[in-house]
Amino acid sequence: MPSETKRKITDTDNSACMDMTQHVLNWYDSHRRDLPWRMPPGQRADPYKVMLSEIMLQQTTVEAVKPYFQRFLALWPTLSDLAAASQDEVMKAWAGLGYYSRARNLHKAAQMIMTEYAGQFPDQEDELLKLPGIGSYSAAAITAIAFGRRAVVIDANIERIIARYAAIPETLPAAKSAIHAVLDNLTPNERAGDFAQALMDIGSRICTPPRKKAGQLSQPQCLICPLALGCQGRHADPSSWPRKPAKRKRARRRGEVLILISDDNHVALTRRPDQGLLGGMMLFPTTGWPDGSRRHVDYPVAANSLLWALLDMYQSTADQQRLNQSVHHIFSHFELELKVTVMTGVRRQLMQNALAQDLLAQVIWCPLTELAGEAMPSVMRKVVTLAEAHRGLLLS
DNA sequence: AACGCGTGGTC
DNA sequence: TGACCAAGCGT
Repeated sequence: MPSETKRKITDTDNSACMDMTQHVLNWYDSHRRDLPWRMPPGQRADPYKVMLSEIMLQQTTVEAVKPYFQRFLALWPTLSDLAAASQDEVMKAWAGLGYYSRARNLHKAAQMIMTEYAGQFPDQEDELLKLPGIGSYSAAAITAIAFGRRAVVIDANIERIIARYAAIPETLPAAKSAIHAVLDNLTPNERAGDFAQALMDIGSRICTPPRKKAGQLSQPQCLICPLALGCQGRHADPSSWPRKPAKRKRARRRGEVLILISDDNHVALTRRPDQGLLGGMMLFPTTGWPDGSRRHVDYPVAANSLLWALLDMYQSTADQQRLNQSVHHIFSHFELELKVTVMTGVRRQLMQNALAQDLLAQVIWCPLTELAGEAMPSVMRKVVTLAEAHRGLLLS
């Protein structure tokens, strides 16, 4: 039961919220970033472009996304075009951007909209949430930005801003419910999309994370912040919000990789299973890189390992060289060191006859001239670069 | 709830 | 160099 006092406080809060919201929208009208997926003020964005950009931007910087966004639009200008593409074509276009399940889910979502929604883009948050790869943030963002509906949009930027604004004491993720409540009060019925994008711009340029970016101050620039008037965190150390738990140390792993080039200039590739690390992407044959392995002899030298079978088969007949330099790569949760071996002049016909069927079925022969276009993750591009430097053999 | 999932940039 | 960060999602 709200007492008279309670009601009064609530009214005061709401009017303060409206002021703050209006400040943010006004700030956006004159300071917003000009980005490829944003429409000029007053124009409604294409939902397909909004979805595409939002998914690409998940855990990914604006600068990294820009060229991929343009390339996708050039290849597939409409949702229908993307849905009609093959998964491999989509993976090729996504190669290098990371978090590859996004590409598979995006493709699947496009197909679902074409089939289950008859090509009519869902404009309700709860419907968008059902699509693969679209979670709470993306569903709210698309709802607000593409369809002008009210939605409470929370990404890491907005989370940080609100945690500071309301001086939320809890540690993430426990702080999320309080953050949502505060933001819900601030979110306007009209222009919720502009409001969300405004906060993300403010998070990028003003209410920055503790670590500074190039050319920017390490401390939040509260003096020019449109939220400063109502901000609680500003009176303490804003960079101390949001409170976060400590992260685990990254593990180190090792493995081996083989560049196998045939006498007719094809290179052996394998495709990763759809689920898990680098799902659906093309790799050169590798050992496993199990967690906790310390030495190369610890690798599971399984009798059915494709890589070991290839090495055994050709060690005496082909031109083989183990490079004296490794490829180092950092994934999200472990570091990998890959020893690289290059073999050239391999007789493909000999291999067809000698290799067991189940191993042979794993090999995809790629013409060297087409290697650059394959759906290869960055870690394999590094392998190519190293081999080129040592042997001067590949193309790119 | 906590973890698996990429990559490039910055200090 | 190690650690942290960037418009999160799925399980």
